[in-house]
Amino acid sequence: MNKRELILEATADLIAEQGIQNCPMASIAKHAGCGAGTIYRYFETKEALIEQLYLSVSEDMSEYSLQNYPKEASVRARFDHIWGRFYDFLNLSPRNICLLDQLWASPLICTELQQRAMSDIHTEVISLLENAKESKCIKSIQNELLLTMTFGSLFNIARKQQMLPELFSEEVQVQTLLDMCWDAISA
Amino acid sequence: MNKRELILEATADLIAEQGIQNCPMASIAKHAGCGAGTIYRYFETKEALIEQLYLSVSEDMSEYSLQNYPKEASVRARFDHIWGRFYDFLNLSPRNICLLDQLWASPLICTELQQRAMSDIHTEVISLLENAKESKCIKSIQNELLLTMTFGSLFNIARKQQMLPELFSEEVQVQTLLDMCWDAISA
DNA sequence: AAGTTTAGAATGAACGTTCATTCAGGTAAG
DNA sequence: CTTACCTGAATGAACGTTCATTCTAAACTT
Repeated sequence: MNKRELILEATADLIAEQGIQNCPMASIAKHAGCGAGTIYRYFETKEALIEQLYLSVSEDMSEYSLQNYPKEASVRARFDHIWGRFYDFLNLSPRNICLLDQLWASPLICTELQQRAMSDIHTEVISLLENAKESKCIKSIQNELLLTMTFGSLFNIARKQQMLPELFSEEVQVQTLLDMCWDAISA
Repeated sequence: MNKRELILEATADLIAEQGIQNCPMASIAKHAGCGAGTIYRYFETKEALIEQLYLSVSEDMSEYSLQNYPKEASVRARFDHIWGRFYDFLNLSPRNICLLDQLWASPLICTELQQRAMSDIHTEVISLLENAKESKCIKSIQNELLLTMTFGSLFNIARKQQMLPELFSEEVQVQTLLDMCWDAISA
């Protein structure tokens, strides 16, 4: 792995473990196995480093969620696919949720950056929601609200599940969680 | 207003406006109209100040949400009441959502403190959910998940509504939002 | 050897906290 | 009533620490 990747990985681990305001450049350097000054050969500033990290994670997430996407399937099947793969991505590593939590809460990640980062999956989901509204199978409400109730909730669920694993016995089926999100927007 | 209150108010305003990591004690003192050292007559450390602020806001929120609570009404009526008043509280001042966002994202506010702060409303809502599950009008799922899908979503909606006010024309009825949350957990 | 990359010490700014000092109001003495 | 004294709240300059960033000399590459 090249040095740039190593630095991004180290930053991701540290932010997820210690929080974004508790990861000094010196620690990142140590975890990446390089000197503090070296980071500045690859990233202009700490802020730029974190932005790049966010873009990188967002890209992974977007790509993962859209893998094998059944573009021609029914609305519900497509919804289930994206929802399920998004859910899987968050649970791939306990790092993902913590990291995204930190990044989204940070003032460094502005709205403009968020839109740019996830544009692929965003346009796909918007198109899905529009289709669904046309066929009257979901409520006719602004997309932003539908997103909040489905993928916003998905993220909240995954976070809670990670924070309180003892509360979730293995009998909790992913399908149940998915159904709750669908029922919220279902017509 | 006494000095302690003034300091808490100034801290709340600053955190909501600038973010929790962008409000040095010097600014708080300036906004509260006192010297930096004075704050330490009322609060042991900055951390303690923020904890007290969190407790104070939580108490307000809890009290506001339970005002005129119809303890004997139907499950749905009680749910609507708490949900509606919680929603109103968040919209009382644009400060509330920003402030709570910052406080919840901060590592200073641990889980234990969160539980303690909102115990009044928490026990009331849990009892409501248990009632609802007994009468089979909502899904039989862990309370934590039900909370996430209802009040977690409520908070997300209020936040989005505040961040993107232009997206929400006046035709968006509160009842529609409430219905989405209820539908998510409805049996 | 010339150029490039690296490590980590040095730098300086920002910030939480402390503390010697000031000040206002109250109380006692004359 | 006047003056002297006392108390404790308030102040803000100074301190020590932390941290992003820069600098320099050494190591490595070609």
